[in-house]
Amino acid sequence: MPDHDSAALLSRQTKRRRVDIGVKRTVGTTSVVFTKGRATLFSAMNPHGSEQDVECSVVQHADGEKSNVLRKLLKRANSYEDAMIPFPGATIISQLLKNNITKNGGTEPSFQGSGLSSTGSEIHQEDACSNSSRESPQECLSPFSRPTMSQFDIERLGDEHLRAKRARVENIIRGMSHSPSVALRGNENDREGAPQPPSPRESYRENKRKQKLPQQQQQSFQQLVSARKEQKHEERRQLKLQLEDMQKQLRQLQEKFYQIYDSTDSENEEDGNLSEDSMHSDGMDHQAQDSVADRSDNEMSDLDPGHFIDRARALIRQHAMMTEKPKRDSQRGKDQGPASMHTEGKQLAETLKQELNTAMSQVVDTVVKVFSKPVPQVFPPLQMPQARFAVNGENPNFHAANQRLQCFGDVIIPNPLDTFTNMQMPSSNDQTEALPLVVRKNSSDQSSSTPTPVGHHHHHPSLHPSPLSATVGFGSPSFRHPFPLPLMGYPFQNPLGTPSGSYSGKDRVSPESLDLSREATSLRTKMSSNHMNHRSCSPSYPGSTTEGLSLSLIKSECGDLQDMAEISPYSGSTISFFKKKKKNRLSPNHLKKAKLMFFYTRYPSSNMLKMFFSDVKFNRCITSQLIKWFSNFREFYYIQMEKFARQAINDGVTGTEELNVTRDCELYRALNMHYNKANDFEVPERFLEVAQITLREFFNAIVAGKDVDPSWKKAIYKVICKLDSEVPDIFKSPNCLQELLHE
DNA sequence: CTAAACCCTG
DNA sequence: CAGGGTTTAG
Repeated sequence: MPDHDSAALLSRQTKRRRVDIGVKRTVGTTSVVFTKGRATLFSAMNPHGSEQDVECSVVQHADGEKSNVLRKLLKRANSYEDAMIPFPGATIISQLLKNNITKNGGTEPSFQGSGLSSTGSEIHQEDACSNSSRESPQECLSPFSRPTMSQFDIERLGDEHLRAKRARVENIIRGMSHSPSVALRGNENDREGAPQPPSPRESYRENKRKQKLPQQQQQSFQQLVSARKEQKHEERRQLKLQLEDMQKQLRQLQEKFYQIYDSTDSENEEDGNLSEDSMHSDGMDHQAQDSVADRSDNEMSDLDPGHFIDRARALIRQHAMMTEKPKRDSQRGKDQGPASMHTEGKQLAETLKQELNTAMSQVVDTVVKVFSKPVPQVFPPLQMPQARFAVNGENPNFHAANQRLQCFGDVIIPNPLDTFTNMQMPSSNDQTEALPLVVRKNSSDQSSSTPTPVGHHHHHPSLHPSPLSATVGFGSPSFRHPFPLPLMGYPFQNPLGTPSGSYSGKDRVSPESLDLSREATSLRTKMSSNHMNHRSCSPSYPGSTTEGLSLSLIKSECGDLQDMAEISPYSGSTISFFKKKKKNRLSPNHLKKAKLMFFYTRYPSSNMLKMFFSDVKFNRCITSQLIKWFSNFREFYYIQMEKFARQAINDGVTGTEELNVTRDCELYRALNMHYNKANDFEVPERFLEVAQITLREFFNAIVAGKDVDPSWKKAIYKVICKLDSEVPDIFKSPNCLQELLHE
């Protein structure tokens, strides 16, 4: 885990550092892996800054005419030529160029117009590669340090490459002397008159080399091609193995999935869909891709559970179809020779991409489903690891997928050798799963968004076995629950408030908790529809399948994890399971509890409310309702105070010392009747004091005539709000009512 | 602008 | 008590 993080961090830092080295960024749309490769390439190519960039641009853009003009200018001003000559990075080129310049009498830039300008950039690229291959061949060959190529090969190739490049450079130089423009201007004569005219012998030798070296180049090309073919074979074999492995896991997931969600319902629906799909079996590739894309674009935007479930099922169907495809592909690959390896590799890549899309979607779904359920807000110790699990790839399967992704990346990573074999690389846009990025982002966001702990509780819903792990038990270790789920009974408050006291023992298994799945199913519809109403935060996520899903994960995890659980595709059964305990509505018992709490606190903060009503699922509605309750309590309280104060004034009371609040006074009875109707709660003495103070405040204010001010009560409020006392911890317990009233 | 408080009404 | 309108502090 730390390794994973630090490694990724390192690579990111490396990436950034490299990208930042002087090289203008090309296009920001390339995938991570590809960008990294390019960054490496560029940094190797341009180790000394941007001088080469200038040269490069000149090479690329100068056409014949311009170079002619330039040459004229340069002929007159040799100082500029001096500025151009130093070639810090490319030692060989600079050597050759210098030599040639001296040979040509300072007509160095003319090679740009020699008809080779179109290949100028290519020259540079090859040069860069050979340069870096001299320094650190690994880096140039592959950022992922492909182990299949021996060091010898690398050196040999680098050497051949170097020689080939040298030949090209010399060709260029030669071309300079034979360039049309030069010939047109009778440069032959100029050269004859040059300070160091090349001897005819030298010229002859160069001619020979000019013809010979490209042949060497071609030979090396052939060798490279065959080597690459072997390599590709090996890669393909490994990829197939991995693909099979992945398919196996996916099948297991699929089985579990059906077991869980489709065992009871929708068998007919499933059949119908399957037959429908079989109709399109020939256009399957497009079918799968399109549906994935469409879903990510459209359906992801309305994330109600029903759609999610549908989507998940569709994904599984896609997978079922796609398990057939790779076999066909591999067969085709064997039948056809190496000539088709090119397209073969691309097809394999496409297949893998689809597989990975599906696999990742399912994995993410599963992770979300399983680990978003336990309520995080009130149980930090469990919430943290689970959250990290969900987003950071602690899941072994997640790791596996990541590795496969890397492996997959290996296939399409632009390898410098590919320039020889003219291997057509898949567009970087094809790689839709920028997974490491997503994960990274996710985890970083996650770390900064951990909900604040809200106190501890003796027992908690999150300790309950999730129906998934408890009843099913994934066959694959990949999908096993990461932490043990103790079978603890939870003495939850039942909805009608009747005491469930017989189960209050914390170490006993509640019979209800064992029989929840049945009720959960029946509650599914109700709950999901109930929560869709205040799903105002239901986001719409753009992007591709995996990314969209991951993004939804990110967003949800950053926000309310409970809300996110509701968005989750499988919220139906699992959520309602917890709803049993974590209710989304305030019961009459809660009202009663709130009233009793009012004896201690008149101005509870929302945090306090959450703390003391930990058995309700807090959302905006619940919070405001509780606040409204206390607002109403206060309203009644102050009304009573004002009423009795005025009454006292009317009764001829002159001083506040005559105003006492006792347990037998009218005021107290009124208040007690309101907040403690059953009179089964012993009102704390402190409340009497506060009530007395309030009464006197009102009395004084009225006597002083302050009540003419429309906001004259606010001063009193300010005083009273400071008189809140601690609410006993017993109120934090969900069954405080039983425990309180039984005293 | 929003959440909360305040005020009123049903 | 809940709901709605208004005011106000951040």
